[in-house]
Amino acid sequence: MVITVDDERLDAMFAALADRTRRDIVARLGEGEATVKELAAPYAMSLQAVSQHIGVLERCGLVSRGRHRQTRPCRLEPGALEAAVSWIEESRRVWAERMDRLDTHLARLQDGERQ
Amino acid sequence: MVITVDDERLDAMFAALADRTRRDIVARLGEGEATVKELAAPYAMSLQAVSQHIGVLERCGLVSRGRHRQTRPCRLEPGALEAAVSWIEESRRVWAERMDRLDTHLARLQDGERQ
DNA sequence: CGCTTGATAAAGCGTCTGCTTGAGTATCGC
DNA sequence: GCGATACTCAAGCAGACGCTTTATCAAGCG
Repeated sequence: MVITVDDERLDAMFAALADRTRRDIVARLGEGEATVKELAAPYAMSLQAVSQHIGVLERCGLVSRGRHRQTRPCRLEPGALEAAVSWIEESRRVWAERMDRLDTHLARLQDGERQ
Repeated sequence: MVITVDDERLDAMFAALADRTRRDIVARLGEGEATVKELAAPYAMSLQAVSQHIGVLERCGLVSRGRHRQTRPCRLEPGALEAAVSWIEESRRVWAERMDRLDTHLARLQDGERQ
């Protein structure tokens, strides 16, 4: 029932998304590539801190860093969010199925009462 | 662009899901209600630890605890996962739109070359 | 070559987490 | 009432996390 292989990756991905600054960075990278300096600009914290945040996003596969001159442009890794979404969707599917079964069960009980 | 109101809730929700044991508990509650003792049974850790995990899930709105005799039955809070999904969907939507714009832009460039 | 810019590496610090143990509370059956 | 059951509360501890500062590295520019 539990797919153990993906657990560590899901841990890392949800943990990465559990931070407002990192979610913000992901959202902004959705608009296009950006350098570390550009990404750091809106925040009060140091450039190093933002670089570390990007490191977290990179380690869980959400973001990749390239090299262009002395900058390191960051981009969103297209299919990466799928892992998180599919876990949630699976969880919702199970819940919805159970609700359906419950409805069926209740309907049968009502039919029984009518007879 | 950033909806600040929901940020704390998203923090808590993603943080809650960033733990394998808690994701497992959510998955099992999808199958139906369960008491703390039942939820704790599969794990090597103490009952208190599981109770704390449930506390985390409760605090972010994913789970609610009732009372029945001396047990405290836990159930999944139906719409709660929506918050997480909708953030991810929004992020993917932005990315997809940008890709579309890029395609359009490239198409226009090609049209220009043809003329 | 030195100087600046963009970025990472490493160490330190306060805080938060996950878990433990021990104690306390509420409800059941006798 | 009494003990057992189901659970929460509280304190403590090792490890992870977010951020800082200092140092380092690589690339462009005078």
